[in-house]
Amino acid sequence: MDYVKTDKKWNAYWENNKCHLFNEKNADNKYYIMEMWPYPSGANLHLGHWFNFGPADTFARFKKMQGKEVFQPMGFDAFGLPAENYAIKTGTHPHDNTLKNIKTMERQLCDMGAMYDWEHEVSTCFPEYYRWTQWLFLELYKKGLAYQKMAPVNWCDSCNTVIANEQVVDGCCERCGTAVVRKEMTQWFFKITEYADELLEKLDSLDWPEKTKTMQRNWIGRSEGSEITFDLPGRKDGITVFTTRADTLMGVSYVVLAPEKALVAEITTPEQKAAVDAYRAETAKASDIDRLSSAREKTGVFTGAYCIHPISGEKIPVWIADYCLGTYGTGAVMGVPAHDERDFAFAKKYGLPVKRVIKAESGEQSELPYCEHGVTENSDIFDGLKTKDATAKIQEHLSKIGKGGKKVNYRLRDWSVSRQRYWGTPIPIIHCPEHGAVPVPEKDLPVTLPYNVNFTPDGASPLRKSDEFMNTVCPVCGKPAKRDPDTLDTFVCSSWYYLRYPDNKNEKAAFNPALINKMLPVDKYVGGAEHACMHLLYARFIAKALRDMGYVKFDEPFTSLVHQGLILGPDGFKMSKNRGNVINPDTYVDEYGSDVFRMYLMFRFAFTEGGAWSDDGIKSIAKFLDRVERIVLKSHSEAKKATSAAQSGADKELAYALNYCIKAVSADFETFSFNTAIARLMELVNAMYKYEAASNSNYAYLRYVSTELIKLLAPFCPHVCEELHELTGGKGSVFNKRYPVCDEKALIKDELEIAVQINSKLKARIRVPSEADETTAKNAALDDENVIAALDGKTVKKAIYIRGRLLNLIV
RNA sequence: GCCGCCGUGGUGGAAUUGGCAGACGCGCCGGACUCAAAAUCCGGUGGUAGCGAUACCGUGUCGGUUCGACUCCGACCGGCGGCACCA
Repeated sequence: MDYVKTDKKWNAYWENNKCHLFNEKNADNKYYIMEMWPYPSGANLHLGHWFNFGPADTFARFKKMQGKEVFQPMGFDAFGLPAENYAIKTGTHPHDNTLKNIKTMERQLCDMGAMYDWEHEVSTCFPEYYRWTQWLFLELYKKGLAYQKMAPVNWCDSCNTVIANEQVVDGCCERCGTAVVRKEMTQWFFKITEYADELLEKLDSLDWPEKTKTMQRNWIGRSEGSEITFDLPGRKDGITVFTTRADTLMGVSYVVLAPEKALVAEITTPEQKAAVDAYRAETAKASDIDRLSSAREKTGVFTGAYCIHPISGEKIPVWIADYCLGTYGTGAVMGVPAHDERDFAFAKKYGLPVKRVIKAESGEQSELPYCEHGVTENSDIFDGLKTKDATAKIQEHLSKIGKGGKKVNYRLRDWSVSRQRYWGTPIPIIHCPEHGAVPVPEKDLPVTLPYNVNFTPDGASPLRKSDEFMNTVCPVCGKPAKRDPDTLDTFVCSSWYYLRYPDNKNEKAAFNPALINKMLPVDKYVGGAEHACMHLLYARFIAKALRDMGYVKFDEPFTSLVHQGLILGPDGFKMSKNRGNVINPDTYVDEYGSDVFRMYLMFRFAFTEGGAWSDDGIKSIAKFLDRVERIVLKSHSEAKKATSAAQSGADKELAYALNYCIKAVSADFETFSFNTAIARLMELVNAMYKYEAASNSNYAYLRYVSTELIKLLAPFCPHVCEELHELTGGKGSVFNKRYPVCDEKALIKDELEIAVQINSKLKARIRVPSEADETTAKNAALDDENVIAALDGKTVKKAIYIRGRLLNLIV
């Protein structure tokens, strides 16, 4: 069979006979499968896309053949930084490039032969879509879930612009090499922290990889502790710290503020100003990752200011140190050198007092720093209490005197959504000199992204330079006002796309809740593990927020999640243009056909593991399909000639092979174990050849097995199986047939082979009746000559019998 | 650095979740068919020793739990993903 020609024939057939697309009438029986959509930055679909989409489509086709009404949409995450940077570099326009790339990718996806519902295609960069992204922003704003605050960005002084983390190389701007500094800017945030507890709790109910759930749990990072306020003399506010070890409060010898906190400048004494300013400037150059590194030397500077210990009333010096981050907790920590590694090193370095306030429960004097739980000492009225009790007592006391108390803290931060870039969804806010930030009325949406904008970086959000865009009137007072010049993080666009697919043509609303509540949640979501913490958390948050607004009825958008592994370059490194190890899937598709290529990907790699690319043995898949074609066609032509269908013992064996294959393949689908599923199909084909080689082979039966084989194989190589289905007289699409179901009766065996071990070493294999109990198995084993020889007259003390597997005799 | 994952023959990967390590392929070796080659079909293939039955070793390294460990626990080595403006 010419696989490339077969691709074309059946792609055209599917195009003209929408035989396996979703039918809304049968939504009760829906199966919504979705792959993480591609980002159309490169001009082509890469191997990673193929590895994601090919197997996922195979799974979708399996569900279709199981009788599900499968909805498998596709779209493009079209806004984003790389498109903008590419345009800047080449002097082109991101809109034009993106549309061109989308066209190319659509063509490639069609070549792949996946059963996407193109009627439901969605792309984020079109006003028909981003109008509703803006609507979502406004809904969140109305609910108090969108707000503005100052937050740090990477700033390049030379380019005079904000730059992305990706563009920072060794602390310098990748374009010009200037040292990057952190700078505070006003930005929009979504209050994802409001949902921290639910995001954490509902993880338990999800059919997601355990590692992904663990990563999200750690990302949310819930910790129970205390908030403690140290007053600042002469000021109304104080310094509030978060700690999980309130029991060590009496051992505090200093307090540290994150250097970037605004408070620092306000409390620093004139004598310390120069040193503090210099330290703050230095800190602005370091990334959070560096600052959190425990290998980094602890540094800090005294501000000259003192705060008041809430219980002892002592004067406590206030320092700044870069290991304290402004974005975690309250941006301030208390220093207890005797009972914290880091504080101990810091205190030793700067000559701060070390006061022991915890001893081991056993009472022995351990070396400092002592960081374990224990019993309080030198703690005034709180002496002699275990960590848990001391914490509770101190919390109670603090809360009584209004200086803090029990507090739950999260590592999770609110989601920053403002981007000082052109190629994104404009933020639907108008800034009025009188009324402040005013939401754009819904009837005025979309706020259209203008085409003619100078988006080269020169100090401001690109949109700010477009008068036509910026100048508008305040919706409240009608006086001149300015639009928000920023665009939304592309993760906002992708946080709700699963809601738009089913209802993508809706011009009245983002989606029709009645339909969406029927279609959602997504039954299977397939995509990369790199999204474990951000995209997947954002999407969950948005679903919950919309639920609380009354738009949707479900709690979680993705019931079941699978990650494909990463396909590395032939050298074992991540594919990248810089490295020059990028593999283009098209060359293989053109040479072998998409079915062979798709199946090779599924057979070569474990889906969830991936691995380094190699085309070793890609021909073996074509060879296998040739083998399938030969036996299928031969069994059909021979069966016609045959006059009688003689029964034989071989039929029973082949029936076993067939049903075992059906059972194993069906189970493998559920775990995305495509490689082993294909191995089982190869075994079946081997069994068919063996059967055929037997002199008394029954072609009528072989023809039946062939028909089942075509159906079993169809999801893996859809074009080839449509062709075989037609060649063997099938009518219509093979995907309208039902997937074979295992006949358990055919799997019953009278006898099984089990292993016999003596002292856990394998000594023999014996055949026993399949229902044999321990005594029967033991007697059979003791009759075996290998066992007799190995026992060498020793007596059996104990036997461990695992039915159908092994018998271990301990002597 | 922190969080998460991975490590099995010459090679890609299997292993019913603590029960016969290496399924199914690739590669290699041998045979059949052929004038020959290709294609196809059949057989073999973890290592060491032995003619052989068989014995010993073997899942990154070291240790532990267990009748039994690729699987569980501890320490280490190597690789990968994420770390909040790449998506």
